[in-house]
Amino acid sequence: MLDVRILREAPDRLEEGLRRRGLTIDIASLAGRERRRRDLSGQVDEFKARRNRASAEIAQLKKAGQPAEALLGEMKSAAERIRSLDEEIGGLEREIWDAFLTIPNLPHPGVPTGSDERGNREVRRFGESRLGGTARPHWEVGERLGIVDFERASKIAGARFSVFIGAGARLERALIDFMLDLHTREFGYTEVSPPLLVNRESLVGTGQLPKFEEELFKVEGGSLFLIPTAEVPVTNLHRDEILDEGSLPRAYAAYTPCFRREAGAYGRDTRGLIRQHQFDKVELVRISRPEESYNELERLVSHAEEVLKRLDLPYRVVELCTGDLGFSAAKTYDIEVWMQGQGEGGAYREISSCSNCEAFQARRASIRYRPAGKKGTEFVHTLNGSGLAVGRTVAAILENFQSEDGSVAVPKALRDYMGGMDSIRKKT
RNA sequence: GGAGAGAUGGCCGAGCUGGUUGAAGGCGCCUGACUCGAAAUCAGGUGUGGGGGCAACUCCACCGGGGGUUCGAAUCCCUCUCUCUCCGCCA
Repeated sequence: MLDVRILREAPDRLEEGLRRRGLTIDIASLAGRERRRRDLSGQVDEFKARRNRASAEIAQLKKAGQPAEALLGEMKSAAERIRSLDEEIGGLEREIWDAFLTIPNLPHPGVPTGSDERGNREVRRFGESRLGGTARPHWEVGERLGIVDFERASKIAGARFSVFIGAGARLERALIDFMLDLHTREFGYTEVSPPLLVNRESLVGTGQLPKFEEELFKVEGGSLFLIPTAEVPVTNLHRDEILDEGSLPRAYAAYTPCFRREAGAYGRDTRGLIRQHQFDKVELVRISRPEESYNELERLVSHAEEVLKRLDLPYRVVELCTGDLGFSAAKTYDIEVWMQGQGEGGAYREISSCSNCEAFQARRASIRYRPAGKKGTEFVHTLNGSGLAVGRTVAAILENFQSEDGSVAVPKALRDYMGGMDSIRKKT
């Protein structure tokens, strides 16, 4: 959430930021309500001050055994006034608050303006396709090997689910271990294993609610939701906390399954592992001082990239334009892995998304710290990124490491995690 | 699931027969004095958010969340959430 004060201090900046995202909202009306709220709030504060003074007097009079009827009567009418003012203020506050909960973060000034993914900017590439030409899509590779089964998954659960079997399941587990080990041992992340069900407050804190409820699975008979990403429970670890400055930056790595309705994606990626209702992900979350957060973002991306480098998977890093930016993000890098089996001759597909949310989530979730030498508290900046999406990594390995004979080589970095297995072959 | 107890400042912990209690006391932390230095001791300070003011400062709100009673609520009532104890059930 943005700071409401932007309405009176920098409405132009608000309008400009939203315009770059392709949004227009009635800022003047909101600003008017904020002015009115502030005005009434000043008035009611005065009434309350008077009431507090009178209360002390009444206490004195009663103590001295003197009559206080005159004051009592006077305060009775003041109480009425206070009540009605408070009511109006409360209404205005709710309106403004509700509006702000649905206003996205403002893009960082350096983010390119654009309306959709065509406006994104490629930042760098790494690696080259090892195969070239056309290759089988991962669902074919996986099904032929008998390590991924979509048909049985849909029997068990429905469309957009998959089952890993045998070496497929082992590969998935190996990737999770490999990623967590890399991030915790080499990059200093603290491993977290959070709840997979979270309450409303947590989802409001990171920005999924109130606006994107239709994307979430809600548990029947309760008020809990399945997490769409570990970003939710992990960032909310520190909701309503004031962190020690010395403990920043904090870095967490969490492996969790993620659950998404994919409500707006009817025709897209209907085959394969790319878009599932349930998928595994190793998520990275960093919490930093505001002045450090853009350095932290570069660090975060480099950590996610390192996974792909060690797996010998080619990729590129793309900076999202304003129109492609997520709700809570001020700046986002997507990492797109090369997938040899997609389309004609391969394609880059998103495998990680690394964002700096600046104070947007921190303000919603009230995560602060005490800056040394300054009075008071300040909101931290929160960052998150996939490090990486496991299902898509499996898919990328199947497509990029497939051989003519249908087998799939195991990337070197993964072999120890696979019990020494160097390739996945069909069981005979 | 049944019965009971409780949620107060960074922590522990009073207050809960409604009226200088933003909140005693202790611990912790910060500053000063003492000391070559430290410990100990002594003195002072030490919540968050919002409004006004250049500032000193001042006003308002906040004692788990929400609502109510009252001139006035940490204190009374309702409700929700969470925690603890005992019983039952269970990975």
